[in-house]
Parts: sequence; structure tokens; C-alpha cells
Amino acid sequence: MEPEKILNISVDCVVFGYDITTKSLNVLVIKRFLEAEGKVLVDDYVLTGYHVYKQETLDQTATRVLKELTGLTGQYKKQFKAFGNPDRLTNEKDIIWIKNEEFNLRTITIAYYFLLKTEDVDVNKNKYQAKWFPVNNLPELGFDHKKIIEEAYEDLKIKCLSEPIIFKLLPDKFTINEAQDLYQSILGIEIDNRNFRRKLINKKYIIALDEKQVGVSKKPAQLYMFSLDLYEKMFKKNYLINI
Amino acid sequence: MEPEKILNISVDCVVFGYDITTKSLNVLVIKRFLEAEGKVLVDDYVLTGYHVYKQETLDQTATRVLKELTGLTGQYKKQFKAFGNPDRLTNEKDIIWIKNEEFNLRTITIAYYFLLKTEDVDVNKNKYQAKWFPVNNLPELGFDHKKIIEEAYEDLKIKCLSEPIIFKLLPDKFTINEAQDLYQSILGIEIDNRNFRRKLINKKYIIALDEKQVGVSKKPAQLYMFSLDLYEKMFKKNYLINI
DNA sequence: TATTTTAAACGTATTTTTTACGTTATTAAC
DNA sequence: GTTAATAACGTAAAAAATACGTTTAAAATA
Repeated sequence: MEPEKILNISVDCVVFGYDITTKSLNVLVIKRFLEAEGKVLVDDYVLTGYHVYKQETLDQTATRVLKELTGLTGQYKKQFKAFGNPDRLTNEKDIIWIKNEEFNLRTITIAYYFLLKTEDVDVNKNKYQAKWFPVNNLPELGFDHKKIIEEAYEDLKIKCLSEPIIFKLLPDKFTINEAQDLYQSILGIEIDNRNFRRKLINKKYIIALDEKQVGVSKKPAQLYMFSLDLYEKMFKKNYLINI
Repeated sequence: MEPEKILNISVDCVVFGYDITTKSLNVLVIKRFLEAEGKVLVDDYVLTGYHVYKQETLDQTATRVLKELTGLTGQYKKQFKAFGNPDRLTNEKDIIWIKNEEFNLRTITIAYYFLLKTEDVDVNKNKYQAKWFPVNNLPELGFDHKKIIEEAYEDLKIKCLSEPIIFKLLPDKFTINEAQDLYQSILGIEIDNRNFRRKLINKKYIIALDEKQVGVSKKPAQLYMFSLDLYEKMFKKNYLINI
């Protein structure tokens, strides 16, 4: 039996997935489809989310929602904002949709984002018809989910500048250029490769492995890993005022 | 008649007030007191907060709560986190207290913080028995409000490094040293006055006024103001990766 | 009025970090 | 071996941060 739900409080999850091959930062959304009498009433996408259960923390709700959608656990997650405007679920299609759901029109949602690799999710046999879209080229989205994604993306942009979260989006073993490509994808900027390379290599927590790329048709690049352990050991807040 | 409340969703406000005289960053809390049969059951402090009304946004709730407590409007405010652990209101005293209130034990609160000057609030004739406490020397607090304050403070520390929010805590006309004292109070660090002074004065949005301090018994300092207008005009995100 | 006291304000040298861009090295494919 | 392509290294200049010495201005006092 399903635990008791809080009908007016939900968690929505912005699942960011980085595709290292296409160098694309993507968002995972699910299909919202409804037809009646042969007529399509709703056909768009929404974020994955669910009610908070009476006996769980918000973090647990988020973890549960991600697992239900992707089967994954232990991914990086961050609660970044609550959305609670009275009109946030009141577009025409939202109202049609909600009629079929056990759902309160005045629902407040706590929004989280997750960081993982696109390839870690098998979308083909996904029961929610989950699909990846580039964060800069989203489909039509229901509720206020476009806004939620945009705010998550802004938070991610800021956060990746000061915390080593990009490594959540990269494989354990990565090349300097792959890290650079990721920054460029997230921030939408060009970075000088020579300076970026030097900067990253000089960090003590970026560890050169005894390995190179395999299966590439040009000079294979050196592989590196990120050591969270070393990062945390050496970490001191430097309080650089930069206004 | 009071608008309809959402009984399981509230907003709590961490009101930061800077006292430029004592150079102290303070938090405004209200008294929570209950006695029965001559016995004191509850005697501590809590953040100010209230239910969200059915027809208002979360931001509006926060604004309303601050106005109710202080009479102030238009202050800087930021929604920084939602707190929703099932056990967040279940300390012994919390349970005693909630019995007397129209209040759901499983309430989720959206926490905001405000930035203002301590002197802008008249706590003496405040009907909630509001009181300022230094953020580093808080009294006994009910519910999970100690945790909420600590997380608000952490967010403020980070944010003041990259956004010009300290000027919300200073008078319109301030001296360089007053700005420095404020940074030192918030961050708990010592800053070299000569370097700080040069750095701040060189900003185009820090404007030297044709005025000096009055009523000081030593050399009066030059007064400056912050121009949000100039700040926003010149602002370009520089995306400095600093991991 | 001259002197003292105290904090404000200015200055200079050094180190560190960032930025810009030229050059070399390595590997697979031909 | 030669070529093509990317990885990887290097150097110089500019900008920013850090450390710390010196001067100036105003009020209090002697």
C-alpha cells in the first residue's frame, strides 16, 4: 500500500544529464499525454515529480522520485527553490490534466536538480516515456516547469564556478578537454584551452592516471580523475570579495 | 476576516539586522511563552513566520510576515531553502506549543531571509516581544529555527562575496571603514584596510559624496554611496572558474 | 596658538593569477 | 616515412591580490 501523501506539497526534479559525446547538457522530462473521444487534449512534457509522503523528508522524496524515474540512487542532488504561486498549475492544459489526477490545484513544489550522465539512463524502455532535451532547446512544457528548469540552470551555472560539481557530470576518468567542453556547454562560453589546461592540471586534486584514451583515431589524451578527498582536505574558504 | 490559510505550509523569516554602532550582525526573533497553573511550560524564542494564504505567492507571504513584525516593506529578501523534515516541529516544547495553535504538525516551511538595519526596527513597543540577538550568540530557539538561521547565515556569507548586498545593511551614506567592518562582521575575518579601501574606491559604482562624517571626535571620514544603477549597467558576468 | 592624538587616506613593492597567443610533441592513418 | 589532427607545453604581458610603510587631516589638549 502506498504511504499517505501530502496532497498539496510535491517535489519536482530537474534531471541534468551531460552527453559527453555530443557535448550537450540535457534535461530529462516525461511525456504528458491525454486524449478523449479521439481528440488530443494534452500532449507536452513535464518534469518528473511526486507528492511528499507524510513520513519522509523532502530529500527523501527527491531521491525516491529520481529512483522511480531512472533507477539511479546516490546521484548529486540539490534543493534549489520552492515554487508556490497560486496560478502555477492553472494553464488550460494543466487544468484538464489535473482533473484526472489526485492533485490539489494549490500545490507548492520543492524543486531539486540532479547531476548525472545522460548515458546512465536508459530512456528507451522507460515507462514514463522519458526523453532528454538540450537545456537550450526545450520542448513545450506543462505547469510552470519551464521556469523551474531555467532557474535550476541559473543555479547550476553559478555553482559550477565555485564548487567542483562538474565532475558529477563527467565519467570517473576524463580528459582535460572533456572537462573544458563541459564548462563551455554549461556556461555557453569559449575557454582558452592552454590556460584552462594549465589551471586544471595544477590543482592537486586533479590526478593524472597511468592511462590514456583508447579507441580514438588521433593522439590519445591523458586521463585524469578528481579526488574529492584531496579537495576537501586542502579546502580553505578564501573569502575573496568580488563585487 | 482573515483569508483562508494553508495549514501545512508556512513561511519563516530570518531577519538580519546590522548594528553599525556595535558592528554586530543580529537576528530578530520573537518570544514564545506559555504557562499553565503557574508553571512555565515554554519560554524561548522563535523566528517570525506564518501560514501561506490560499491566494498569495510565497514572496507575498514573506513580505506580509515582515511587515506584520516590523512595519517595514521593500526590504531585500531572499527565499533560500525549504525545510520539511517530518520531525521538525516535534521537540517536547514544540508539541506543547502547537496544541494551542491552529497548526499542522507536518508543516513545511519556506524560509526567507531579510537584510535591514537594526535601528530601523523599534523593538521596545513590539507586540511580539521581538528581540535582536547576535547571529553568533543566539538564545534557545524553538522548532528547527536554529538550523534555519544557520543555513540562512551560510547563504548570506556566500552571497555577500559575489553580490553587492552589503549595502542593504548599511545606511545610504557610509564610510569605507563601515563597509569593511560589515564584511568583517559577516565573514568573521580580518581585512587589510589599505587594500580594501583601494579596492572599493576604485569601483565606479561606489560614489564619493561631497560630504563627510559629522559629530565624530577625530578626523571625519569621507562618505560614499552605492549606485545600483551604475552597478547594473557595467555588470558583465565574468565566469571566473574558481574550483 | 602650538602640540598631541587618533583615525583616515595615500603609496610602493612584491607576489600571484589571469590572459593572450606562439610552439612543440605524439599518435593513428595514409 | 609523411601527413593530419589533436594533445600538450611555453613565454610574456597585464591585471589583481597581498603586505606593509608613510602621510594627512581634524579635533582635543595644553
